[in-house]
Amino acid sequence: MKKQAKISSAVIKRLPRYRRYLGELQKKGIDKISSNEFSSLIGYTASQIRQDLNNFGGFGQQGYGYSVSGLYSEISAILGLDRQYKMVIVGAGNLGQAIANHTYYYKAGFVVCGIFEINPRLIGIKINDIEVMDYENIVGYVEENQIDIGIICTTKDAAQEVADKLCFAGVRGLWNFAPVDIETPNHVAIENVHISDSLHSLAYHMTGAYSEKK
Amino acid sequence: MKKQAKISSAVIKRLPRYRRYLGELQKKGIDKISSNEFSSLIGYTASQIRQDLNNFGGFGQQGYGYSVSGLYSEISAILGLDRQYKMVIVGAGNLGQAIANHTYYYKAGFVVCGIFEINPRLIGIKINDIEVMDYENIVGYVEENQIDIGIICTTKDAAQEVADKLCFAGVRGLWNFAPVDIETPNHVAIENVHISDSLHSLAYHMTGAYSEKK
DNA sequence: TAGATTGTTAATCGATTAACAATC
DNA sequence: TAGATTGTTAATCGATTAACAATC
Repeated sequence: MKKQAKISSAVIKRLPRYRRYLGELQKKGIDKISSNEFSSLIGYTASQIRQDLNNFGGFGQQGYGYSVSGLYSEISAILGLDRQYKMVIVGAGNLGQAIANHTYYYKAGFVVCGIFEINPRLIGIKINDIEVMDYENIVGYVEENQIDIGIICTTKDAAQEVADKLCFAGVRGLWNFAPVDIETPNHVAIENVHISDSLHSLAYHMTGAYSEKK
Repeated sequence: MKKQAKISSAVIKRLPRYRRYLGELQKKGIDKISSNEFSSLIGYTASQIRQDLNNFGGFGQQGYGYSVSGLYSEISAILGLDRQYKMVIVGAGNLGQAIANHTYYYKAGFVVCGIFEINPRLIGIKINDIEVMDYENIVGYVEENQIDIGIICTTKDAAQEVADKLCFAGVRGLWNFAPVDIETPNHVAIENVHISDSLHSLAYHMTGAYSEKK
């Protein structure tokens, strides 16, 4: 990694996509790609690809291109996917359960250590071998187990309060699925997902398509 | 709605957020807001708010501001949320089940009519009163019931094939949760969600925060 | 009417694309 | 070496912000 100026968030949002495509190429046994070939595959211009990557360093080789596996690991490292993250889920409803069951995350270095609930009927059960614990005890648990990330799967009314508690307990990032914009202190990263916003965009584009056709 | 030039996707992506905040204001019984007040609430500049809204028409009143409920319904109409959408889910795994259980969508005009699966152990069960049917029969079902949207909750390997079948059967939009970029014909809208991309962005920002602190 | 606030045009800023020299 | 392709600077394009005239 070179300097470390301020990388624009547009660039950051493209990185996981680069990585995804590189992962596929790697699986296919392709070990070299030029920015031009990559462009026609991923749909960004070759210029943008080179520009994006050069924010972090010169990963290519003139006259040759980029090493697929090399670039894959560079981007993984940039994103911080070369380490493990310990996570807790708050809210054992459908969404919390779905995430707990999503074992992909485990492979990728994101380990769900526990799930917290207020509903006593759910406390004590296991979901995908992960224990559902009493929300009352969350602060102590996060502190003792050095949890990195809190995943918020509560109602929107509870979300900010849960976030505050998690920040207080020492998480370094929050992944929020409640339909509100959570605020965190500066040292805690936050990603607000807003799944239904994307459904609304979809509806917009369907309407557009519809009214165009008349 | 005024002209209908080409609205940039940056604007479209802000609309659901405007709507969300307006919904909250409405619940609080606030019936009037100026672009300045709205700005400090939602975090966009007042100028941007006015600029965005004027892509679609003059919804405000000079010297007064915007009617909260008026703007809420205008934006809902622009997004196409003033009608009903019939949806099917493909894939009755954790994610498919979570979405089927998410009754919020029903209230908002998005009705899940059926779930389709290939796993015979799941076919025939009900999830939140919605029948899990054999994937074999999906084309006929979509045609007969005039399904608008297909929700793809399959593995990434099956996703494009499922998408093609849904497009063939006549859906007008696809909401894809599989970690690939699905392609559709021009008349079918597509929204690729890529939940784990957002987890990767989170990891990036946590790493940044970490290395800054040293 | 005077004050407030929109709608809209103009200025700025940032991000994308094009071009090309460096170099493998 | 010649050809290919990167890294990087310069040009363009689009999106955001500022300013202000229109008007409720």
